[in-house]
Amino acid sequence: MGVQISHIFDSAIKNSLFKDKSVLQTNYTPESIPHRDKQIEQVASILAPILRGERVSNLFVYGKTGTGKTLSVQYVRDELLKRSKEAGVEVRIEYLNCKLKKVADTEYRILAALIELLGGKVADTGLPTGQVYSKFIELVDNKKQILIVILDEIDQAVKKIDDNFLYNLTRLNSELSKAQISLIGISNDVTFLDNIDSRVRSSLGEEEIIFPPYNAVQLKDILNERCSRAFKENSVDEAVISKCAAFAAREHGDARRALDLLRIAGELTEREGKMKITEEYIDQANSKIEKDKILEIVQTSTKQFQAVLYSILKLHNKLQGSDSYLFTGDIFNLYSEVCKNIKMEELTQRRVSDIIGEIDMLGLINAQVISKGRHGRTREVKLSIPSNLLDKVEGILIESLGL
DNA sequence: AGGTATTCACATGAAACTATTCTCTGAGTTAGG
DNA sequence: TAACTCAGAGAATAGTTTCATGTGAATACCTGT
Repeated sequence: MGVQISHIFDSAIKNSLFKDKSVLQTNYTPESIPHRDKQIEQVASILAPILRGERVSNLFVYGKTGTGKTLSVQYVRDELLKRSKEAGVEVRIEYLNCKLKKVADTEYRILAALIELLGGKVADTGLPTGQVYSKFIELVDNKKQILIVILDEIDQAVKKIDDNFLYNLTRLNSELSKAQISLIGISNDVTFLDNIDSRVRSSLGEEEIIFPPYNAVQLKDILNERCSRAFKENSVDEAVISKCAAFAAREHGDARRALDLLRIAGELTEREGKMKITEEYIDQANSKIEKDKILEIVQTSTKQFQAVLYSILKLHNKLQGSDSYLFTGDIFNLYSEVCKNIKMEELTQRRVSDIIGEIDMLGLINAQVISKGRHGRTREVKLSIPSNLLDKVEGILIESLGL
């Protein structure tokens, strides 16, 4: 035992293949952003008038996850702030991520968060929204300045809040006398603007910039660039990079995914005391990411979801090998038994049917509606959790449900 | 045999209900003036 | 006295139930050969 442990410690202390792992972490800001020159230029040219003390157009940026939206906007912001200091212009650019639940997912909280960013403070609760608005306005308008507010992932926020919030924000300017305010919205959802009040659409989308997904070649460039900083010489093969890029390109060109893949592959390699990442580690990393995602879902879903999933799992085990499908009725019957066993409220079949649909969306099962003729219509369900994970998933479910 | 009518076992929709979370309002509290 | 805090009332929301309607094809049933 002792021998094995000290072996682990040895390899941890021993020179690892990482030079600087943080380069691959998601919050790292690289100093150059390859293949986004055009977009960065666009953002910059839209925001540039601020240096002359003019209000800039509202800007709306969208593209899928991991296409460099946030990074590019923040890059421009930093550059602008630098220049504005030199030029002696009063400029404030505040960044707020609406998705971080604790920070902001209601109108009130977003405003409160903004006020805090500007140096004020409000009570966590209790004040009428109108008052928070006026406090905000007061804070902004106390001197002549130009303010740009970057709202990252606003699609997340607006799902929960009604559109009025955005409308109010866009017309804040009319309430301001000294200061001026512009908005930058960042969204993952390309269709976001479509389902929004047209008044908001036209004012928020004065300018729009689209970030297309990276293709495999571009991803390779990005990975190469980061690799040279993150890893020591010769620890990564060209083939490994290509493979990473290919994997991520398949997932709608998500650079974040590619970097995660590389980092985890690196960690796996390191853990085994090797100094060179090989292609098989990429495969391992890929399945580890998949695995973690599944376990995360299983762990964080509600008891009802878990009970339904558990029933599916049990039925799947029973039918092992026979390669047949599961049907809604069977799942529901077993589910209601499970509920009785653990003394949990039993939901209606209607709801369980929806839950099965939702589990399908999460990718844990594969469900299709089929007709069995005289024997009715139902969902044909197949578990799509990799078999090497089944035991672990079952363990989690049993523990969580108290079986 | 070939055609069509039934029928099953749920799917899918809409509306109503409910428990929880948010927002708002006015009263009470605090602290500074 | 202004600013803040808080509790409770009302509004919004998410999750669920209830009621109603829809659906595709295996099977039962007919029909004429």
